[in-house]
Amino acid sequence: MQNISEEDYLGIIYKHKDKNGEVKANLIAEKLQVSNAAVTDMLKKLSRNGHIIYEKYKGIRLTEGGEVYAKNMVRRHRIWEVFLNQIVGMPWDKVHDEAHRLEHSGSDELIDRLEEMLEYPEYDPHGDPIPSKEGKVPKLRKHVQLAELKQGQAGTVIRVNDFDDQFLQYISKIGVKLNEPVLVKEKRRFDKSLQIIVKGKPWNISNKVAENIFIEIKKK
Amino acid sequence: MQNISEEDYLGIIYKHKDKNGEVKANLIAEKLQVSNAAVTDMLKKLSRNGHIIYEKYKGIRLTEGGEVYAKNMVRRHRIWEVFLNQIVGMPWDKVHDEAHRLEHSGSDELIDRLEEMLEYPEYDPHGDPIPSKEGKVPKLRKHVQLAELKQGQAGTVIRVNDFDDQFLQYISKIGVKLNEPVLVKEKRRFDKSLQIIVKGKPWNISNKVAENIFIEIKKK
DNA sequence: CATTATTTTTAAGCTTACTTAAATTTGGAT
DNA sequence: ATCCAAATTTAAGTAAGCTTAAAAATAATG
Ligand SMILES: [Mn+2]
Ligand SMILES: [Mn+2]
Ligand SMILES: [Mn+2]
Ligand SMILES: [Mn+2]
Repeated sequence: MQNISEEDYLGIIYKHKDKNGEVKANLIAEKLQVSNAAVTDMLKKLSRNGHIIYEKYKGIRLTEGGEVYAKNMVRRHRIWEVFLNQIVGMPWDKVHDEAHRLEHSGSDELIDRLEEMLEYPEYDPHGDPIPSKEGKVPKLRKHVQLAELKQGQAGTVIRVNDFDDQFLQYISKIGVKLNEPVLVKEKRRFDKSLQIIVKGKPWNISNKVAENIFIEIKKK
Repeated sequence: MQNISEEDYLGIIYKHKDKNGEVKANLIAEKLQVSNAAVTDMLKKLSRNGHIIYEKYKGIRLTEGGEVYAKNMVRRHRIWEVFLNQIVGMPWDKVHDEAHRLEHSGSDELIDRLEEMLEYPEYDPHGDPIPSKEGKVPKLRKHVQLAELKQGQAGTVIRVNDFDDQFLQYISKIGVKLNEPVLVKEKRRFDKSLQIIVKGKPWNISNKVAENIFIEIKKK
């Protein structure tokens, strides 16, 4: 079995499906850094072996079997991340890339043993939910992008996007981490940048950064 | 980097070089379960990129750089094995296959951290030495194949070949493990099979099995 | 609704790592 | 020295997963 590419495609499809369970080919190409032509080829293959439902020019959706497979890949990835962070002591801005390589190698039995060692974590180091062996996905608390908060609003970081280590390193430096309280002190109209307060200190961040940090709003 | 095949070839060459540091193509083909033609192709590639010295019809040997690379692969493999056995609790007949997949994925930093967690083990679960980060290889104590022991001789198991899980499972069942004392009670000329005593119990084993168990002879 | 712009697919071609079959070289055994 | 068998290489071809360039379909805009 040398399904590394297939598995990456399936994982991406799972993670980026919309409310209708559909993904556009374009997005896959971008996320995997390959050409659109490569995506079309792989979609045909995934369709042939029953992992996705694919019709020319239509949106892509996972079959039941494909969903199971893809969800398991996400599970593998996130359990590796927790292991690397918790047991190995690797910082959260490094675990994603490392896990992305390991996710294709270990057996399911190994993953299960790691999960047991970690006492069945529900979330990975970036706040993403970890599907259980049975396929149950822990619910995420209600949340919004930090970029959507109004001036004066406050909340707690409950998830961050994990796909760019530069980004993670940057927000770590300014003190943003899971469960950290954040207050929006100022919001500027012209570039949508904001000033936030973390651990009592003020920081200016771009809208792009704020779009990748997710907040549970503090009701007062 | 997607050097999985290259890395496997280099690892095999390193592990099977003779006293002159040479390996025959045939052996590589057998160990990797590929055709001789495939081996020739890869040897050319490894020669091109400076990992081996290769001349048509001559024995294969690692360059200095190739040796470093190959030794590191063996290191990665064996550290994974110890980790899986010690930390994850996986039996010694399962760790080789699992490690063989993981060895290509993790970063060197991860390997170093695992090594630290394991307190710098010198040997893997089958008694094979683990090269250090600096490339030093722990010495193996003087040993012989169990098959070479004469009737009445006794000794201690210090290494077993790890490439066949059926074999490992079998010898586990009869109580053979690292540091276990063994006595040759009887040796039969016609098929070279032997009767051995392990933990007070007698067992009949084939010559083939005895060839893959290595013994430090007890001097009396 | 006609015309761009964007997305997606086709077509042709490349690289890696394999395969089988045939040719060549080598190392023994007589 | 000759012959044979085993080891190795060459030749030709395949499958996976990419690429770029061009064509076709769909979506967005005036
Ligand atoms: Mn991740
Ligand atoms: Mn991956
Ligand atoms: Mn091994
Ligand atoms: Mn390997």
